Amino acid sequence: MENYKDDRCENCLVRQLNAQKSLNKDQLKRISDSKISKSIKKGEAIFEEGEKLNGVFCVRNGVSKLSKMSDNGKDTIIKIATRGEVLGQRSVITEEKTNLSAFAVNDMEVCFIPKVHLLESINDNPGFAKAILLQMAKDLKFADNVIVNIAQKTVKQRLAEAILYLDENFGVDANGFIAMTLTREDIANIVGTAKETCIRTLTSFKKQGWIFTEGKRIKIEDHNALLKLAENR
Amino acid sequence: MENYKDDRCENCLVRQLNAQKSLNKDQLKRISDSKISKSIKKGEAIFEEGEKLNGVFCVRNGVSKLSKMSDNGKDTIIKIATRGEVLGQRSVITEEKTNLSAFAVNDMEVCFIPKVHLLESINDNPGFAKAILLQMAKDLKFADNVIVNIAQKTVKQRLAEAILYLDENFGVDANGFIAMTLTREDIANIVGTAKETCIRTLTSFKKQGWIFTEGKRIKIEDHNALLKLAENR
DNA sequence: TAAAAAAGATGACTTTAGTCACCCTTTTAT
DNA sequence: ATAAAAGGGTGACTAAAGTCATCTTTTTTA
Repeated sequence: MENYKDDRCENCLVRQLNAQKSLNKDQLKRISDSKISKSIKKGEAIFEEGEKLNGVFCVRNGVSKLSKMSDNGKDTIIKIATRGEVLGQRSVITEEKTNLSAFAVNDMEVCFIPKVHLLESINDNPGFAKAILLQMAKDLKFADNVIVNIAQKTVKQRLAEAILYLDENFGVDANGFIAMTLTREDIANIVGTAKETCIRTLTSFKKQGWIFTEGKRIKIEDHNALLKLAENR
Repeated sequence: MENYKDDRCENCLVRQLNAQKSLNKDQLKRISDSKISKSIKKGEAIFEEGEKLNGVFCVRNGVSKLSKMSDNGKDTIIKIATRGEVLGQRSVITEEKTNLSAFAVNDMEVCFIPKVHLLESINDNPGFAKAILLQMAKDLKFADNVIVNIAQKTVKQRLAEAILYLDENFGVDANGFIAMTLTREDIANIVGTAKETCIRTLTSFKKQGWIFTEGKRIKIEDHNALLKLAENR
């Protein structure tokens, strides 16, 4: 895990802070100087559940999964974070230990931003505080909807929903495959089911002609059918 | 549903605003004057999913459930709110339609606080913004944990957890019964299971001597056994 | 580049929880 | 006070999803 400084961060919290226009040159320079870029290899943790964080991580490149492991070895993925998203915000703000672990799904680059900057900006800068508040509100709404979905829908429906979600949020490559490729196990952990059930359900979607797969990659063939399944019953 | 003004609100957002000490007499008076107390009868809605709110509701008395109904008639309870808790915060802040419905579990009294006051205070008052942020962060952590629980635990475990939660958060009456009495259906909707499964599981807890019931009311007899079940497997 | 490890796939079986039907008890409204 | 409605409880059955075992394919690493 190599550490190096880098001032050119295009999708960073610093950008957000800057956009609020309430930072003077000096403040901005201080933040930029204290920012540390880190490389994280696939499978490695950015932080693990129960850690106390001294700052937040901003994803520059790659994909991270925020998840929680239970005693019996089951892992549940709460969120997939990509470029521009901030990890560890919640626990830094509440000054608690992290509730979730963040693992790199593939090789990543993240910026570490010491918590002082975040906390100071929240206190000094109402616009920034509101931006964080809106982000958190959005996460909360999303989380509430996940709860309702897990409680009310079948694995089939949730998987259809997950595929549509990945498609919407990460787009498709030149061949029409969803640009976010995850292992079947990770998909199962998003849906909240067993790997085998996930695979079997994907197979059934394939047989119905709703999706096409090639290795890990998934292409949606019948968007409408998936949508209908996800929403109705 | 009777409306009347009432200046004596002990557990109110206004109190929180006041505690931040950044409101002048005039502001405080304006808020107090625009505050409206409403009585809501058992079973009635404070607001329903998809409504646009002009303000938030602060619970003065009684119990409210925040839930979402699916097309197939299944209802999932996301949160139980009591005295002092604020309803509708998230959607007022994001200026979106509500994502959940709020129903009165028993007769309630709530204060309505027009959204201007909330939004103004967030902008003008960093301390208040931070207080809301912390509340939202807490809700988010709770929601994440609910997701993990539904995804990883059995109905038995989740029910044990729900009973412990009610016990911890609402305490017990003179006879040791949990002070929060809900219908079996509501409990099932918190746990995310069917009413029958909920009843059957409660019966099995009774047979093991872990709980005792009398009508709706539940008394914990073996706290440790419930805890062990909820946490292990 | 070959061996090992990880991931994908499928069958057989088990467990868990949901559904339907029904009856009894408590609460609510007239 | 009584009928109606809502809620509690149970049995029988079904459907959904989890588990275990095994094999193949892909990816990783030495």
